[in-house]
Amino acid sequence: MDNFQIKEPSSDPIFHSFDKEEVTLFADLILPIPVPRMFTYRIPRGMAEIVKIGARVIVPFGKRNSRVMTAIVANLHNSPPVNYQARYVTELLDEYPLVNNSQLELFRWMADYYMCCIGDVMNVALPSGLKISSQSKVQYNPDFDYPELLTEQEVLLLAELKKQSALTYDELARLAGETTNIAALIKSLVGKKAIIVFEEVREKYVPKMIRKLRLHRTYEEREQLLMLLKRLEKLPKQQEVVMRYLRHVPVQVNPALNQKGLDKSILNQDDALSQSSLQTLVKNAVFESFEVIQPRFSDSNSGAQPEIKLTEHQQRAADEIMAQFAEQNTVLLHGVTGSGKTEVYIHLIQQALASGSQVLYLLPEIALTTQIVVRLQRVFGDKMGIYHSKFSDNERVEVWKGVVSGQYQFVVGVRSAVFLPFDNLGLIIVDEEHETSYKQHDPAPRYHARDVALMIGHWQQAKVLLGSATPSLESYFLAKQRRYGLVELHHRFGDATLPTILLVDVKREKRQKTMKSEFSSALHDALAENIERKEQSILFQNRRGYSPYMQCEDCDWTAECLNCAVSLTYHQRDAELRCHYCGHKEEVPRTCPTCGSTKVKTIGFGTEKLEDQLQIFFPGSRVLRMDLDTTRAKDAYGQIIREFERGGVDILVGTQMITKGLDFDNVSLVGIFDADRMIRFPDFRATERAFQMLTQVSGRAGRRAGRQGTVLIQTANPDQSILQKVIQNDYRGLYNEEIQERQDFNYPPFSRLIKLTVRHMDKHTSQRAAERLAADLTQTLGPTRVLGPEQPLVERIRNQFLFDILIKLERDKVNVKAVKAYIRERINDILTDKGLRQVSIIADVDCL
DNA sequence: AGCACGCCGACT
DNA sequence: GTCGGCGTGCTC
Repeated sequence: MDNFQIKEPSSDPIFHSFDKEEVTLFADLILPIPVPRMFTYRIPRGMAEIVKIGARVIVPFGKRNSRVMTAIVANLHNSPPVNYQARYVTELLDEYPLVNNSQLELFRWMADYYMCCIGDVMNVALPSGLKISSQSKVQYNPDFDYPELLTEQEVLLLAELKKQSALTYDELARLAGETTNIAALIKSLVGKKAIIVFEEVREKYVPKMIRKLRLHRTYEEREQLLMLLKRLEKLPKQQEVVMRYLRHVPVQVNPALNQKGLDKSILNQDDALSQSSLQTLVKNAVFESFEVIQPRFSDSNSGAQPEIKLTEHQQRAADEIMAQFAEQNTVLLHGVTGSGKTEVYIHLIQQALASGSQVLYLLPEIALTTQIVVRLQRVFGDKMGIYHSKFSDNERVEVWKGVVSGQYQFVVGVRSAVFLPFDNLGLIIVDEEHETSYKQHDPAPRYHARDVALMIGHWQQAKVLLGSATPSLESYFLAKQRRYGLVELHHRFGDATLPTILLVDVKREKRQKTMKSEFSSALHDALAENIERKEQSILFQNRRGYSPYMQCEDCDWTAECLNCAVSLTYHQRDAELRCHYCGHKEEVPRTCPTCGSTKVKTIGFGTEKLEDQLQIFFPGSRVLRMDLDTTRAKDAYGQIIREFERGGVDILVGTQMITKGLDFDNVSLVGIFDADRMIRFPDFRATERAFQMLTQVSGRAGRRAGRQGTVLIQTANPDQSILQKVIQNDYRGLYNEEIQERQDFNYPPFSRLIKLTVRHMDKHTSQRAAERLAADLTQTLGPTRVLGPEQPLVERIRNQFLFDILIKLERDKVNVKAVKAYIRERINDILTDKGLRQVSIIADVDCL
């Protein structure tokens, strides 16, 4: 026995290789759960040879064998864990890594930088079609023979179960009726050995297959083909089918085309006769039938069009960008609205693709469903993948696989597209770089796609182009510091001019009693004229619903959410009050719930009210509303856009949704309501945001040469300097003013921010935890770096009381990594404190 | 995140 | 007496 104790890992290379087969292989796995560590599993013998880092595996997890999960192999090694017995990996899902090294590096960096778990990253990174689902199922036990033990209900249920091969918990619950406790019922049946519970694992992804036909290889040769046609002269129907094929696929001209084949439906058209002829031809091996995966976006044309022509200004911008890329990895393209940045992008994308590298084009969510994609598709056809949240999971999986296979060298996508398995990116474009929707807000990881793109660019040595008409102060600052290149495009496309922006003093109009409800006479008249001229108008009010408050005139009662510290918004169309934070709905009270008065009035206005009033002021005009409530359905957004483009609409009313990248020819008037609310918002970024929003909406007007657009901004305070900056399109002026303020108060880009949010059902527990955390952090970081705790604007959401602590770290002065580690420890202290149980603490790094 | 285990209130 | 409520802790 002792003689065989040579299985110890040895440093002797000869020994090692000799021993190789005897050593067990272990894998550190990323599991899709919010636990801050990886899990070590044992790889079964047969799998050891083929398993690779980045592949997916299926593992049992938790007590019993009840849970089954998909995990990613992050590391392979031979050291068995010391404190526990590792369990075996059940199954290997990928022969080749699904997640490449570059992505694994990204996952690790993200978990670290954004202070979350790597499982959280995996969860958002992989489309759920790639995460196998385990579903508990129950089955009738064929060996069961004690029916006398069963209750009446169980007998009925079991009879039902005998008919099916298997049922899930949910299906069984439905059969049993809502009043039964299904878990208890199953437990009882299992106890009586009447049923078997088992786990079923299935790949959710099902590629859509399409049946195609092609001529047999033999007939790619001219001689053979002629002979075939001759042979078929006596069989006119079959000959007709072959001829039809040849019309679509010119085999003689380009034999290679034959291999791609032709859709079966094109060949057998509608007549039953050609169908039978076709069958005969397939049987006689003239045609061969095969299946390919049908890409879900097949309405595109396949041939890429030749290069697009750039205007002189665009060409110069493109040249300048290329020149700066020679020295810089990142360039900021600052181009006014309507300057044709897209054409510049297309030009650069074509160049990058031609050099053989991959390209990623990021866009904010809402801008993507529409116009830009259509334009890009016209140029890039089906070489371009689209990654968007409105697409189904199957479609996302296809894009993922298309990137791996090389089918998609170019992907246009939203935030989450940064997770796609690129390995050779040459260019990343982040369009509308200032957009806050690039920052993921709710589930961890709370990442900023622009910043992630910069990291990926760094790792893959890809150039990153940031584009915006109103760059974020952060990016412009870095450009001015020469850390980024900077290229400016000041001319609108086709010599269109920027619109004239006018301020309307609503205070004065109210005094003079010329307001028509929310509309100033100036805006009202301009709208009337515009309708008369058959030109289109856009109205912007960044608030959905009919009115944000409902209040009693007699006792000042206002409708508030039960779960959140906010007022309920009145929605007229559905005749209900809604909470915009938790979704809670209520009926509209006819009388005041506290004093019984009937004078319950709405206060303030949202898009729905504007839409309503437009119908009254301009009967016969065609009005559409575009906000979260009207665009919930799948293609609702596209439908509204197309209807507006077609000219079927005079006025489009919308929330910030309408500010993003829409490009309409015939819009000559833009009206903006309630600009003051944006400007006064209590946040250090309010001015920057307001400027961006006002400039972006204004940019929707007068996009074609020869027609200058008009923008009317309704404000109670026309003297505010930010409004002057918007009128003069003075981005630099705004930048200079703002950056000074940021420096004075040490806000970004001069510091980095981490926001810690403490949540608990009980206000005092929440507050106590927050106060202790702040005190702990202050001790080491100092009072200037730790702000708060304070209650956020909405202090309670979904019955959780919130307290925010803001940590400000000077850029380039503080070891951010060490500070984050320290914060983690302090958070852990709180979470393990018995007196502060059930508290949850969320870290938001680079919060907006 | 789930899920089991465990310790206290309202019911056959 | 039990059923079942949810607080607590663990998962390789």
